Amino acid sequence: MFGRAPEPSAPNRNSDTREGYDQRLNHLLKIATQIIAQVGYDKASMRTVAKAAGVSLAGMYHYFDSKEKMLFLIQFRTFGALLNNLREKLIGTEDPVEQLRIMIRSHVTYFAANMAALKVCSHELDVLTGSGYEETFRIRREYYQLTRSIVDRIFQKLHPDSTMDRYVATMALFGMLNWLYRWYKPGEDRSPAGLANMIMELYLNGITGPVSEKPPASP
Amino acid sequence: MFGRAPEPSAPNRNSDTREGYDQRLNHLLKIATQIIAQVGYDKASMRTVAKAAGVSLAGMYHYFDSKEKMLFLIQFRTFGALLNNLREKLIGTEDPVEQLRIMIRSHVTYFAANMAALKVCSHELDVLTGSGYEETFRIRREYYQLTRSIVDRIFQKLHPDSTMDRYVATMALFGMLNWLYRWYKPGEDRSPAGLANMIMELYLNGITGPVSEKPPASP
DNA sequence: AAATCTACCGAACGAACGTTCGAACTGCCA
DNA sequence: TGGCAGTTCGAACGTTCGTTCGGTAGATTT
Repeated sequence: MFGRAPEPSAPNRNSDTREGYDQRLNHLLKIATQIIAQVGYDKASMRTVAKAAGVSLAGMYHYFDSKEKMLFLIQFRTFGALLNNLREKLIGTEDPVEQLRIMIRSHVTYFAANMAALKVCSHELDVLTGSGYEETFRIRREYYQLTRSIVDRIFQKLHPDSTMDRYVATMALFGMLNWLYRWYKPGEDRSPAGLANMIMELYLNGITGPVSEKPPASP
Repeated sequence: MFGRAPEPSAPNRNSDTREGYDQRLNHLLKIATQIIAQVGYDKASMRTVAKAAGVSLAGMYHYFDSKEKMLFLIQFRTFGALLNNLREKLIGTEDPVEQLRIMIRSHVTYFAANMAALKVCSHELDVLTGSGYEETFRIRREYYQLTRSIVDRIFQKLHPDSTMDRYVATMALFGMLNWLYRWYKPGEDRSPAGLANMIMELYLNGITGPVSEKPPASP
């Protein structure tokens, strides 16, 4: 119940008005996301967001109960999309190494396409309170557990006797991924796909591991 | 000039007074560090810090020109200590792999002993402005370049033909280390030294790498 | 035509914030 | 003894913040 946009009280409205409302809400969320990503949640005032979105200050509160619920919507939707995205792409793949490749590529790709949103999710992790926090935490935990199960099965398959702490190994991966927002700027070189490959290679084999497979010289 | 604590205007005071001033300053910085680490820079008000330190609100401004300079002092000292600490420990070691081991152990150990300070450094990275930002950025860059040169020499020695992007590889390491503040709580299990070993093993060999060397059964 | 509902806004409220000011109190040197 | 400098404080100033209130304009329903 918490994880929904506030709906107009008449549920059986014609679709024009309903779509107009959702469109406006998405627009406000998009602008809020960019401003929060730029200056941080605390310094991003409702006045600033309202002005940037072309809405009055009071008008913001027609779409959000409070500033915190606005942040909640951003994080809830982003984490949810990230998790659903990953689940879809994992369908039909059994090999855990291949699953890990999918997970890293999926995460990096989504990051590159939604940098502001993922920065807000990584940097403002502990701003929410109460049920809003718990609701986003639930999704994050599912995302973690899904990744953790992949890591577990890789160890089980390749190094069942390794003393490596699986929790540490999983958090190290999230460290690499969640730190991206501090330094990665997608451009011509270092495409998201290339970056994902490098992170995969690093995480699988380390910096002293086998040289990444080069395509054989064309015959 | 920026990177110094404001000094009492009479430079030739007796050491008692001077030490008293420094002691008080350190006390205020320590408390401020803990509060900022707990609630974040913006939500940590000067009033809260003052109350926690047993000083009046106005009294804070005898030690800090502004709230931002207070944060500057925390970050400047922490980054500086981190860098000096690493430089000292690297003296006398030439093998780059061994240097990397020292770097990771040094960082993790310092983190475990100064969690609040390093959290403030990792999380409030882009709060400072102007010359305060530049001064801390200079230290961070030196810390990065020192680490980067170690990574470079490891590749040069072990995998000179690897196509791995050295910048990506270095930032991946910092990602693992700088994300620690989000999940690592030092305790009986997962000691700092053990954690440092795991990160070293992960970064060198990845999760599919050789099983970490076990100590031979004691004879 | 009247009533209702949605979308939106100008203006204001109360609280919290960083910072400043003038005045005390203390210990040191002339 | 007088004066000066270091230290501390209560009180206030001006600003910004999140939020609320009362109301308007237009569309929809009755």
